[in-house]
Amino acid sequence: MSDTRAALVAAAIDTLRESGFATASARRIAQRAGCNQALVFYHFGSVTDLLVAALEEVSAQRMDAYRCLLDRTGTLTELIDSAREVFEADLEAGHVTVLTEMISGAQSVPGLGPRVAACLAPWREFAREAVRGVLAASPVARLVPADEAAHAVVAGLLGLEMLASLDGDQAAALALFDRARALGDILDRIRPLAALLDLGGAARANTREDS
Amino acid sequence: MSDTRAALVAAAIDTLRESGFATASARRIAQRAGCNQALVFYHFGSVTDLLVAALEEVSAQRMDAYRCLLDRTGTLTELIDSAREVFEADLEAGHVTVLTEMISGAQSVPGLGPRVAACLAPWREFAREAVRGVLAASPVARLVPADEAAHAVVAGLLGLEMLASLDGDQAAALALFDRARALGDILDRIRPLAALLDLGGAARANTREDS
DNA sequence: GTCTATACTTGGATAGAC
DNA sequence: GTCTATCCAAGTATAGAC
Repeated sequence: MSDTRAALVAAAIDTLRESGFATASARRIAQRAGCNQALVFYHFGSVTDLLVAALEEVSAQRMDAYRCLLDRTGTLTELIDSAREVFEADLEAGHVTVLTEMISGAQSVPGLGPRVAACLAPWREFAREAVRGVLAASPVARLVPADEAAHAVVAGLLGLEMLASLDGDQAAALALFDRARALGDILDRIRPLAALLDLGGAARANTREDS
Repeated sequence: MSDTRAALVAAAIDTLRESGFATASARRIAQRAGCNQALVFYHFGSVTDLLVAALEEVSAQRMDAYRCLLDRTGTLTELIDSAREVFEADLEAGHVTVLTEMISGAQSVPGLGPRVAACLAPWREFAREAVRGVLAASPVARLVPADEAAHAVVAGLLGLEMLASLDGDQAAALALFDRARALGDILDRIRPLAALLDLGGAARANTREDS
């Protein structure tokens, strides 16, 4: 890939993160990339196409980091710990901001929505796999289908990111991870008792389905 | 309040909802309101000020609807039912879209962030009150502080709205409310058993604090 | 209060020199 | 591939007629 191409993509990411979708013009991005405005159209055809390329780049980067984590997630507690680690880094680096800016910006550009959705698909698929892995070993598997739980997780991360960027403070978001971790521990401690409740029937039924 | 003023606010709300922050210009909004572009500046001073007025209007409208619901929420199940009802209406009418567009748009306009945050404050305060009311009668009160739970609820709603607008489908969001309702029922059934677990200690300790 | 007209700025996009 | 130059559309904002 060309050198300026990469510079433009990087500048587009920075612009989306720091100034948002509404100011992400060819001129501003090119200035940040240290090159001419016309190169945006030469390399990408349009500003929108450059922004999509930027989102794809962020997506690809994050997927690499995420997959490394999926290997070391057995229990719910472990998953939450890993998720917190990744999310904190993403929050700090502004990766999720790029995503939320593109999602809301998609309302303003006809045809952009499906393209953004396509970039988000791997994130959602990853969340589904991670959640499925944890639920398989948990008695709540039948209470909360993996698809729904994954949707809730992705929505929660997007919402936490928006509030963090609005407040200029990510402490509230990180505190929720710590809380989730504590609840995960309790769920682990409850598990042996599940058989005493009617929850046990659901859990066993689910185990049979899996085999 | 002047007639055109109201028309401009209404047009701004519609524009934010249907075309997003990036296209919400004085010309477009004025055209939608059926009046001249210059009136935006005469009545509001700037486009940004008009958009803030639009968000304030939506906020005020929703607060009225929300407070009517707070009266009839005793149990967790009732709260979730009410929340689903309101959220479904908001999703349909696009009230939350206006909010998410303004939050992400705030990245693009210096000084807009705090003003949007001020509009969001009543929503967050309301969520805090609603959550507090339910948690007071629940054994999980000490496990999840009301402030944190409310933050999670607001973040969740924002995220669900973004995904719904991206997918053009709010079924996944509504399904999560149904799931939350089912989990709420289970929590109610678990409550009598809480005293048998170490959760009971926390719940009783909390009850003492309240008295 | 509302309109027209206008000044000024920024942005998307292309043509053509190098 | 990269730049300059340019066209045109759209935006913010103001002045002034009505």
